[in-house]
Amino acid sequence: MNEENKKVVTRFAPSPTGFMHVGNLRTALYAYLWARRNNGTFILRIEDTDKVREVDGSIEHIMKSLKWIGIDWDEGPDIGGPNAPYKQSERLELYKKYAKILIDKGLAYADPYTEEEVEAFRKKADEEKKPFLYREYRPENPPIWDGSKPLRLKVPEIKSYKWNDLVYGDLSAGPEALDDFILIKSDGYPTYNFAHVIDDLEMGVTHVMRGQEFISSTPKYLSLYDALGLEHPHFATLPPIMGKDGHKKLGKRDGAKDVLDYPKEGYLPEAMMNFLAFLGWNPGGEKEIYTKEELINIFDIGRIGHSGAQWNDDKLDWINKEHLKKLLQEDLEKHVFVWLPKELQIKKLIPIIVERISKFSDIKEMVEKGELDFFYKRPEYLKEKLIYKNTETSKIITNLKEVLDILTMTEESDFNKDNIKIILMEIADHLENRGEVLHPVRFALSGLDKSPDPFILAEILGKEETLVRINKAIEMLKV
RNA sequence: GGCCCUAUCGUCUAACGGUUAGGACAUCGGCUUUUCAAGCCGGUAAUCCGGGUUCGAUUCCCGGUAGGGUCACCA
Repeated sequence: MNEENKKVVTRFAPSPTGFMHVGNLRTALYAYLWARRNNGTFILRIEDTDKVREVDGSIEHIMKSLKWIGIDWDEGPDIGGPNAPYKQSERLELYKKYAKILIDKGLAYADPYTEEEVEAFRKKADEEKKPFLYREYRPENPPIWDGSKPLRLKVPEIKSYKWNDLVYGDLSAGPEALDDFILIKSDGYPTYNFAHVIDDLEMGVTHVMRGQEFISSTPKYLSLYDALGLEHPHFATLPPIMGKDGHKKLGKRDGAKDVLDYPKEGYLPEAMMNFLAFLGWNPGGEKEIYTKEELINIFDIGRIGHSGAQWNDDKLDWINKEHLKKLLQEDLEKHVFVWLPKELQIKKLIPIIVERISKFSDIKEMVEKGELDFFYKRPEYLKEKLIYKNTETSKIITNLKEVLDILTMTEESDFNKDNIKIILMEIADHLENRGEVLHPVRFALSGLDKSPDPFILAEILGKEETLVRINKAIEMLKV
């Protein structure tokens, strides 16, 4: 089969050791986009070979995270597929089979030392300021491997490796990167180093995408492929995502959040996908807002960057806002309403809410601050608040009366913000200062120092309520 | 410490030898309907340093510096 015609197969292979954070999610996203771009296959595989660090519920949590952002898989532990099973803990016989092959070839052997002995070697090397290499202590006559001891690879050839990476280009490493690493642990489970190579081969993975922390161990994998006499897949190494300080790889310990915290805060999945895709990659144009389908059409491994990208909440908020505005044309209602108490679940409020938020959780803040109370509650306020700067009270009363008269004559059907604006501005423009009428009207309607403009307020409240509130303000001022 | 990767405005980045070094976020200023947002318009702001190669380097090479990664019976 010709290389170019080979169907693209990518995978995301997390270990179930806790919640998923955004760094992992980007790795998954790139692998996903590449598979979809090429009409290929995207596999979800669970690397549960570390029984000590495993956390219950992680697998469900990971799948939920992927689904939230809009990543679906063609094969995986929940849906099966031609390469089942998709949990490494259920594939132990397979690894044993490959282990036997290596043993028979004389390229794997049992590690006779205790952990303490190996630790002593390591310490000694450390004191001599030499890098520790197990292969320098390789036993002469290792015992037959019975599963109770770790099984190690015997590196077939100590040499420098050069290889090509789809992102970084030509990479290389010296022989000191090579060692007799453990294939199968004494508990019977394979190491990541062994299992992922076997599974990628068995599952026909064509493109291995992972973070650049794996660059330095790539020669080890290469030596394993050599030992097995097999070709390795394409490697595409992703640049790291740095934390907000810009100096450390983003990790759980420095505040990388659980992916599922973002929906709780009201971020849109498409916005998160858009943001994540652009963290370390960009298509080259000046367009920055992309839908999932557009990303799939344009994603290109060759345009992934080489240097670490810093996490930026401001940009995420902006991208979210842009996606929010796109949604505004459609069914924003159900998204917004879940953040509002019953009495505020009013369609008319949506535009003024959306223009003031970048993510849905901001609505919570608006509600808590009482910024929307004006709608169902006649405001309480001190009458002094109605006075614009040093305008005389009598003048304010006159102005409000004029507004009241004109709005009373306005037809119900014309009571919208555009008309109201024309009417109020007509009055305001004859005054020394527009605030002499606009401020008291706005304040009479909202009772807030900061609020939307009086025109939209009047429209939302409706003719009757608007007149009541203006009238009330006039009465207050008279006293 | 050994090995490896990286280096353009504060941040994400574009420019794959020739540009007034472009865009976006942030920031600052202005405008719009009094306020707060939003929106629109505009400003400030970058090629880490030193050598080469070249008619010409952000771009190619070497060195330095800085940052990051990795050296597990973790992935």
